[in-house]
Amino acid sequence: MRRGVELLFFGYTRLTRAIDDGLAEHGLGRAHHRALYFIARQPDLTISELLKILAITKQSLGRVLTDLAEKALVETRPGVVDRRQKLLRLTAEGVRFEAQLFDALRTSLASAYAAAGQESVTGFWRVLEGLIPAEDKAMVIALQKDI
Amino acid sequence: MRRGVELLFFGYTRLTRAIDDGLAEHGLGRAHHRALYFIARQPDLTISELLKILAITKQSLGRVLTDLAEKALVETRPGVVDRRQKLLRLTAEGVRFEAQLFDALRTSLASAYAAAGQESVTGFWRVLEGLIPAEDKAMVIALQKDI
DNA sequence: TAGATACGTCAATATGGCTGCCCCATCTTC
DNA sequence: GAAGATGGGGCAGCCATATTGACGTATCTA
Repeated sequence: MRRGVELLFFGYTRLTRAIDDGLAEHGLGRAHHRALYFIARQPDLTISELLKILAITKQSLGRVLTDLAEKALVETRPGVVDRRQKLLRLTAEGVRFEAQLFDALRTSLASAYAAAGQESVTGFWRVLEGLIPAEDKAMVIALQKDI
Repeated sequence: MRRGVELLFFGYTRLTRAIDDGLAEHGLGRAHHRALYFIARQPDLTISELLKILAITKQSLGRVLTDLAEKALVETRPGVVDRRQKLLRLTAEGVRFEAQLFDALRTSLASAYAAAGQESVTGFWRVLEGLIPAEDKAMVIALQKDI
């Protein structure tokens, strides 16, 4: 039991540290990466969808998105069916940058996957899925429908 | 690949949120819990060992430990072989409080374990172990020798 | 037209990190 | 015994990321 808590702590913190340098070069932090990541994952995401995913407040996200827009990594356009919405997308530069960061994550994760074997990876997924509260599960599954 | 990143993000953040309320009741934050947790895990831990585990600066940890000492959750005594060291321990109240917090984590993790099955748990551990950089591995293993 | 919704924004506040620098006590080594 | 290394504490100041609550505007829906 304690082992799971510890491994999750070390695994998560060490993985996220893998990209801190890349972010710092652009004067960005982890919060920016999280937004960048999910926008990359699901282009034309709306603000409110992203808020649900990140589970932070509108103000916190607002600052992050302002920074990303100023650095021309993210752009928005009005919603098609509902013009109150803002659809978020990465710019070409944003795509390039996110891919570069993701590459560091992929490298770490790939070596862990390779060392553990495919069966372990499946178990890894199963346990983590079980940690997600029921009310958030639909959202996570929606993200993954187009893996 | 992206699935792993996302599940790790959601799993970790949702698990840590499980204890925020308990911490807030005592006016403490997650940083306090991390220190509390590892002191509970390894009584008579020294400051420098804890610093290695948490991978934060002395100043950051200092603040946290001061808070915990003021709330009489943690106490120190001089090292036996080296009197410059401080050996960290939970007080009786600290033990009680940490156990209460841990219980919330255990409940979440236990239900994820149960849903996934023992084989998945093993895979979960294997992958996470692979995410820990080689230079940190000895430390993590040392923690677990007396599970 | 009235109300709900999507988003933006203000001000104030808290938490948890960081750097750089300097201090003391104690241990180790020459 | 002196010099230096090590364990720990502390100050000042900074930054990133989060919070709450209230209010404003555009747009959609009934």
